[in-house]
Amino acid sequence: MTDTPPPRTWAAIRAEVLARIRDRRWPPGSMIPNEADLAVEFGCARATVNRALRDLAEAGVIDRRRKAGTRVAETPIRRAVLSIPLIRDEVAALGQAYGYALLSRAIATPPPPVRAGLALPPDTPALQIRALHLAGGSPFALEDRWINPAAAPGVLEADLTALSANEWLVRHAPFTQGRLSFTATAADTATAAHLNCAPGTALFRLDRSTLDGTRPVTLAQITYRPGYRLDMVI
Amino acid sequence: MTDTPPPRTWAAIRAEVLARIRDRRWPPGSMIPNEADLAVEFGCARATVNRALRDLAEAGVIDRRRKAGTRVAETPIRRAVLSIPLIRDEVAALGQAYGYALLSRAIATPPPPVRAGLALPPDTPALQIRALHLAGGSPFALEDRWINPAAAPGVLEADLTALSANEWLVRHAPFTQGRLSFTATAADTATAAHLNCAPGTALFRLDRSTLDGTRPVTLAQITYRPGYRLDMVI
DNA sequence: ATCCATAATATGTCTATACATAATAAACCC
DNA sequence: GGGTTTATTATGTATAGACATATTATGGAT
Repeated sequence: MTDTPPPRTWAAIRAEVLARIRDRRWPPGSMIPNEADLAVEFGCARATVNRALRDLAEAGVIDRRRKAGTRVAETPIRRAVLSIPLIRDEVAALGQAYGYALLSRAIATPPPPVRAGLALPPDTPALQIRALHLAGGSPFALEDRWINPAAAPGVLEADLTALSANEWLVRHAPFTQGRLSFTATAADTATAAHLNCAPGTALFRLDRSTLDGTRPVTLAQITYRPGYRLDMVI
Repeated sequence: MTDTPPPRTWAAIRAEVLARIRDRRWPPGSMIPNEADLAVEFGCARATVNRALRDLAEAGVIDRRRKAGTRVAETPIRRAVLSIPLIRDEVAALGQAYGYALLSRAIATPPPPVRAGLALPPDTPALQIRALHLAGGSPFALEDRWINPAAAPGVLEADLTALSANEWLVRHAPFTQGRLSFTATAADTATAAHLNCAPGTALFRLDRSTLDGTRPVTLAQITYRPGYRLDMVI
């Protein structure tokens, strides 16, 4: 049984630092040595230590401040990453055939909350899309979406019967920021009918808004079928 | 109107590359110039370009492969990052007073699904905690947790009447990985009573499992009060 | 003692160079 | 032609050195 070689790569250094945090040699809230000292200890350049510590800081494991130094976070794990797939890919990952049906398409004046969310002037029409996503022929998610035509040029001419509005937007309308909001809601009668469940069933809902700079592009409300789970890894 | 100075910092280069992707100069799926060429164009070192592009790759905006080069992602969907606060901090962020009440504490043989989740041998007792988190005196979230005592030494002696089990574990039991799962569920009668709502109400639920290496530490089920929203930023 | 300018310090970034690694393209052999 | 080895290439990483920046500590003036 040979000794493992001393850590030299930034990933090895990150692993070593993480190990010291996890086994409480460097307990939560404590300071850790500065980059220069660690570089000497590990026999590497300071930039390599910096790379490792920066990565841990992004993960929320440590807090770093200039001059003040680096300390172990009080709550060592704080961030989970969710990669948001297209519903098509989500269904494919379940091993089921994906289907899509456009339920309705209308140009209408949105209700006040949507109008506010899209930052539209009063009495400005927007595009409303209602669609159903299917998995193996069964309802998977119901989509209710409003699109700001000014922020998505070409969307009024787009054929959204075959390609979902989400996929069209992803490919044609750039966006810089977005907000996601998850809630649980009771199925109303219309939603229940589409998702093939009883009214009042508890459903998982995702509200998504995307912006291009400061201009809202679209507001989408995705209501998933009963029993849907959203999984994340820390 | 003066020209903006050429990008020199990695953040400025990242912004410039992102701008070219957004305005379709570099459309989805297309290759972008290699690092060396970009370094010449921007008048900086290759390492600086690398830093910018690595950041965009982490965000999912571009795909990079050695030798093959860098191309704009087909679906420039960025990953969403969820920072998971302690419920105490979550309530404090709402500007409300946090409260905590231990409902029950028992050492019992867990039901089969929990036993499987904790990877316990049959007929092995575990610690079960039920607790209520309060915001401004009203119920905020109901916690139902099982803890593997072997993975959390000292937990059997810990006083969990004042400090929540989650906070105790965060400070005393290291863990390396975790899984989160979000669902919508209908309130059963006991949950409804604790959360002060009607049975059947749609509630947002978080199931969390944490591991120390390969050894499960705890399984927690947090059921939030009606109307709870989980927000994330892309 | 309080306030303000200044020094000290740890992290943050940039540079130039070198080598490592993975993946493709080319050359080669049979 | 098919399959295998070899070269090429773009990204990935490491290095020493330098300067930038934010923040704290210090010292001086009032």
